[in-house]
Amino acid sequence: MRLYPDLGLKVFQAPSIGVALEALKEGFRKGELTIIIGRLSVDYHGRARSKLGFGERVVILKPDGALLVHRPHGHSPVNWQPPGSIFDFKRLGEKIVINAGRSNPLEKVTLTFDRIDLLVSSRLRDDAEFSLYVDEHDIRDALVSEPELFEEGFHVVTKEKRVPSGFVDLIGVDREGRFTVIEIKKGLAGRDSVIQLKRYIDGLKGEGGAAVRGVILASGLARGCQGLLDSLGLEFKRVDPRRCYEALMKRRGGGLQLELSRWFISS
Amino acid sequence: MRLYPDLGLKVFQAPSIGVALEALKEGFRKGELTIIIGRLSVDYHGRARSKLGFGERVVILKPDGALLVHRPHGHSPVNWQPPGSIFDFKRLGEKIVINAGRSNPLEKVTLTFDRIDLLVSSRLRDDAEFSLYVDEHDIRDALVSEPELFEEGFHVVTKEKRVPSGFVDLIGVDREGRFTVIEIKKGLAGRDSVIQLKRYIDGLKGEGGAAVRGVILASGLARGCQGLLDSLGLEFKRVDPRRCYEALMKRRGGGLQLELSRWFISS
DNA sequence: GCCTAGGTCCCGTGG
DNA sequence: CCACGGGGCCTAGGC
Repeated sequence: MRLYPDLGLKVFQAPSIGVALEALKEGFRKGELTIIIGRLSVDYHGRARSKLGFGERVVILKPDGALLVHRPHGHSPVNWQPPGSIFDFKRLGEKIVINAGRSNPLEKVTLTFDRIDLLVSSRLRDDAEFSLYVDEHDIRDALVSEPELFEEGFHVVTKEKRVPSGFVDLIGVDREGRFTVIEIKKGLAGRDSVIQLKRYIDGLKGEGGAAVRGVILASGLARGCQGLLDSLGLEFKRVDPRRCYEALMKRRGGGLQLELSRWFISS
Repeated sequence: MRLYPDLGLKVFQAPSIGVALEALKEGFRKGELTIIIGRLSVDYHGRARSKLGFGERVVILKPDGALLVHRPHGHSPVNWQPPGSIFDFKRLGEKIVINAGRSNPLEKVTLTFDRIDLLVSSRLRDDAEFSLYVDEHDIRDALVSEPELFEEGFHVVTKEKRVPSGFVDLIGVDREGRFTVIEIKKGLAGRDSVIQLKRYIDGLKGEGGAAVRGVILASGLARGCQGLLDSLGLEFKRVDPRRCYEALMKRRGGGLQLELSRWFISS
């Protein structure tokens, strides 16, 4: 058995029962995540019942009460407990027993170790934000390939058109033949977006002369902007990122294929 | 507790980039499972797209090509790759990059480590059989062998019959000679189950023409579904998993759990 | 390979 | 607290 004290990462190789138990309890008390590699059997009682004989597996105990038992194959854990369950560690003869249970639904997972090869405990700091995303470009491209995502009967004329005051995201013609300028925002559109759109439209009016329809396309409109929008004769439309993504993937299939196949070849 | 010498368990604490890369490659080549604790960012491209900034996490690489990235909370991995994906390990400046990709569907996960606190690699032997006792199939089989569990005078005609919209769990004829379609749910049957049953019945009506009786067989009916059931002219019947279990025992002899359970191979 | 259904699904969101 | 919908769902079983 060796102990590495640095960085709060504790590593125990083939710990004795006493050491392992102490490490488990202390790790959980301190809000650490614990990983065990060892030989164990698993029993589950609750929404169903299951039994798994002894074998070498990886067990993860998370500070939020999540439990995972992973076999050496497959994506999914063979047994688990969702967050919120309560752990209990004890000695049973020459074995270590871990119980993880919760009351709603009533269920319990029991791990019985007859060998622990490695026990690691560490506090993990992870504040990063996870985003499953579609960006502004993606939305624009999705509309180009599937204009009906914007509106029935809509046709795209230009994307990224240069105007004196910048770039218009999308220009098209609607079902009634009206020239339509679309300003896309991924998140909430604010006062600035509205003003920007207004500038674009004014610039285009200078070119043509006919009436131009202006639409803000975003996941939402910031509070207090509806009045401004109305007074300028502009519209707001909500966009569904998910549907955009699907459209995008349909169209980009080939491109992604290329990108990934390049990686496959290089690997 | 019996202590075994560490059988091929390799533990590297805060390894250098070179050591970590070598360990990763050798571990995968030897069919070992590898666990990494460290600070990394994750990017995913494929069926969707996701981004996760740097944070301390647990990564598991399995010999069958499964990849898991676990944050310190939650049951589910934040990013992953199912079995069958191809790993690629490389150095990028002062960082280690792991790619895991597959071609169907085309997708790729990229892990970028700027710190590895611990790397563990080990061949895990796990040949145990996993058994789950009473599931939907078991209930269906119990009814096939003891139809009176459903109703006096009931006869099973077909199980798992294909209809245009899917598979009907059980079809039979009741005591009054009525064609009866049974939809089985292990737990509480919800709105979706009712709708599913309705779809099946409509499909069958198209075939025959005679009236068809539809029954939901479950351990309970979700609140608010009785009205829907009534309006569609369907019925609900409670099933007792315990009696099903006993029926299976009786029919399958003393074979016990071996025959009762569904087996998941562990090659 | 696609399709279909099930899951100890988990996980959000809304009532 | 429960009900509902969605998921990069995963996984198993048929065809």
